[in-house]
Order: sequence, then structure tokens, then C-alpha cells
Amino acid sequence: MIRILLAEDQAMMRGALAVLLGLEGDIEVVAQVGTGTEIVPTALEVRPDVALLDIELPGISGLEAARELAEQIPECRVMILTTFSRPGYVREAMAAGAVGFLAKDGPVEELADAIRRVLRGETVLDPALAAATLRAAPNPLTARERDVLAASENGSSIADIAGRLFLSPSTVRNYLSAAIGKTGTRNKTEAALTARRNGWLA
Amino acid sequence: MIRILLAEDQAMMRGALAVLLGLEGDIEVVAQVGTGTEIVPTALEVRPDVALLDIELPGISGLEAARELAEQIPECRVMILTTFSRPGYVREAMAAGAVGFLAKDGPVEELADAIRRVLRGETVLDPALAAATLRAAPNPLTARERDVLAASENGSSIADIAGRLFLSPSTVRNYLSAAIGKTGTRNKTEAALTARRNGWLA
DNA sequence: ACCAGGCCGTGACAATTGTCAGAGGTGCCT
DNA sequence: AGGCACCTCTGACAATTGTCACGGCCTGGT
Repeated sequence: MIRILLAEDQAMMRGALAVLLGLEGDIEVVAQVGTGTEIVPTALEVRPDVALLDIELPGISGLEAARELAEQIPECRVMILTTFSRPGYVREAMAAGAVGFLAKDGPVEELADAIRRVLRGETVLDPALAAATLRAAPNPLTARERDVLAASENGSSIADIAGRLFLSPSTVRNYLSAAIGKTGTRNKTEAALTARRNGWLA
Repeated sequence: MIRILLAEDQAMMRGALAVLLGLEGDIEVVAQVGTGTEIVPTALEVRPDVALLDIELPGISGLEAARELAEQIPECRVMILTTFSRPGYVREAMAAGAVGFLAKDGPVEELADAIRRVLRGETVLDPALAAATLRAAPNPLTARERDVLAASENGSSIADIAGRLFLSPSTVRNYLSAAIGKTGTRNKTEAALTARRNGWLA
């Protein structure tokens, strides 16, 4: 029996996947969590063979959890299951030690088979997605630029961001200006959107 | 047998729900679509008892499709299944003639039962959500303000929006200013975000 | 020890954005 | 006919944002 830990924030999706995987004769969902924070503690307890992680979760992200799992439970294979096939996500997932990357816009039928394949030691990654990721520019933003962009995502003013990050408004404006240049956009809102779309934030 | 039409853009979610509902002895998923545009034509063809519609779909939205279904196939019950329990969505769904509103963050187990209940003529709507919707202010934005806000969601400049909507920049600025006032925000980005969050757009 | 690159800041300037006070026009309701 | 709500536009002004050029402070690599 393949023991699975399933991390997904949308309860209905989580439940549906759990039932579906449970129908496979050789797969057993031994734990389900709805937040990123629960992933590592739960995994330490149940010792799953495969962790199936969404990226965008409350608490820590699935990518961060993947890094921690790789460190603390190296024998547990990590597979990322996400809504967005963003180049930055694929890159980060692989860097975090994931051995599988599946998009939620693919057919469900692939899921169980993908799990079996990663357990056999194979890497599951759509070749077209891999190529697109390699073709796409890697994250050009510095850590500080990422911070500032992330802080601007809710439409905050520069003064707000400066206050929140304990920086001077001028500095924030400089970082934003740099980010606008690097993203090839025209203002901070566009910059934040494209950075997010490319998976360059969080 | 209860005949279901399932509209949901995320293939994995759609497939999982279809399998799950198929496991129920009295339910049969007779059609699955991934875009809003396909809903009405498909429904006209297969004549489902219940249409289970996501709101945010490519093409037309589930809410628009619900309105059309109510007109063209009044005997087909419409149930909305959505990620976001936005007050504006609930309000619009009910106004569009939907008899059920389910959030994807609820348990899957409720789904089949909810379908049976709407078919018996009951209305399925979480009482707490209904109360929150009634408590929340109804959409205060005029049609034009909505247009302008929606056009500003991607971070476009006022000049861009004006060009796209064939309005003068001054007019766009006025609408945005009005929207900022009505949403109680400080700039167009915040205004667009809160309007979207409340389900006041599209 | 030196340099490159990142971090933090300043000041000045131009462009964009947000506010306010107008002034018409339409269509709907009473 | 009049009132009302909405649409469209203008011009002026203040505030915010974006750009540029600059200087200083660390840190890691050579």
C-alpha cells in the first residue's frame, strides 16, 4: 500500500481527491491537511511514502514545506499539485527537492499513476512545462525587491509599504522602480502582477 | 436517476467531482463542460435535472449562464458551486434564479445530498452565508464604475483604460474617484481589489 | 586589500493619479 | 413638467508615484 499525505486548502477538492485515491487498490490516504503549517508535523507522525502538496496554502507554502520535508524525512517523495503552472513554481519545486509537478488542469486519471511513478523513482513533469520553464527567464528580483512587491500587492501606497517594512519611502520607491524595470512593466501594480504570475513572489 | 450537468474549469476538480457523483447510486453526470460558453447549448441537448455551475469560468460566467438557463430551461435547477463565498455572488446567484449555493471549502459529503435537496424543491444555502449576504451592503457601484474598475484590475494606467473604453481620461478618473469613495479605499488598485472581493465586478 | 553587488538612504524632477467644482446630455418615474 | 440618477466631459489643483543621479554601508569572493 502506498501511503499518501494530502495537503490542499480547498476542502471539497481535498475530500474528492482523497476519496478518488482511496478507490485505487494500492493507495491509501493516511493523512489530510488543509494548511501548510500542519504538513511537516503530520508527516513526521504518519511517515507517508508520498506527500502531495498544493503550493498556495494558509501558513507556510507547499514549497517551503517541501524543503523541510526533504531535510527531515528524505525518504518521503514530494509531489507538487498546483493550480498554476508558473515557471517560477516549477523551478522552485525542483530546487526544493520535489520529484513530481502536476497541474490541476490536467485529467484526474493521471494522478494515481503519477504517484506510482514517483514511487518507482521516476520524475513526473510535463515535458512542455519543463521546456517552458527553462525557456523563461529565472527570477531576476532581489530579495528586497520581492518583499516590496509582495507588500504592494494589496494596493498599498508607498508610504504604507515603507512603514510596514521599516524602510524609508524613498528606498521603497527605488526598489519598486527597479522591479518595474526588471519586469518590463509601467507601474508597481503591473510589476506585482507579473512577478506573481511568473512565480517570483513568496 | 438524477441527471447532472457539471461546469467547472479546473479539469482535475471537474473529473474528481464527476467520479464522486457517479459513485452515488441515484446520480448520473450526463455532461461535463469546462467553459461558460458551452453550458447552455449542452444543457439544451442533454436536458439535465440539475446544473452544477462554477462562477468563474472562461467565456461567460456561471451567473450569466444561470440567467440564461432559467429562461430557456426553467425546469432545470441551477446550483452554484464556487471557491468564493462573496456576498455579491450569493446575491447575484439568487437573483439569477439559482436554488442552491455551495462553497468549495465545504465537505464533499454535502454535495450529493445538496443535489437531492434542490431536486426535492428545497433551497440549499448556508444560513450563516445568507445572513452575511443580507448584512453586507449591496453593490453600490454603477455599471460604468464597474466597467472602469474591471479595466483597471490588471494595473493599467488611466490613459490605457480610457483608450480601451473609448472614454476621456478625465471621465475615467472621475469614475475611479467615485469608486474609491464608495469602496472606502485610497486608490484605484485597492478599489478594484475590494470590489472584486465583494463580488461587485463581472 | 580590493571590488562587485546588494542594501539603505537623499534630493530633485516629471508624470500620473486623485479630488473637486463645475456643465451638459439622456432616460425613467411621478 | 419636473426631479432624479446616471453618463460624459472639462479644467484646476494637490498628492502620489516613477525616474535619475548620487553617496554611504556591509558582505562575500578573488
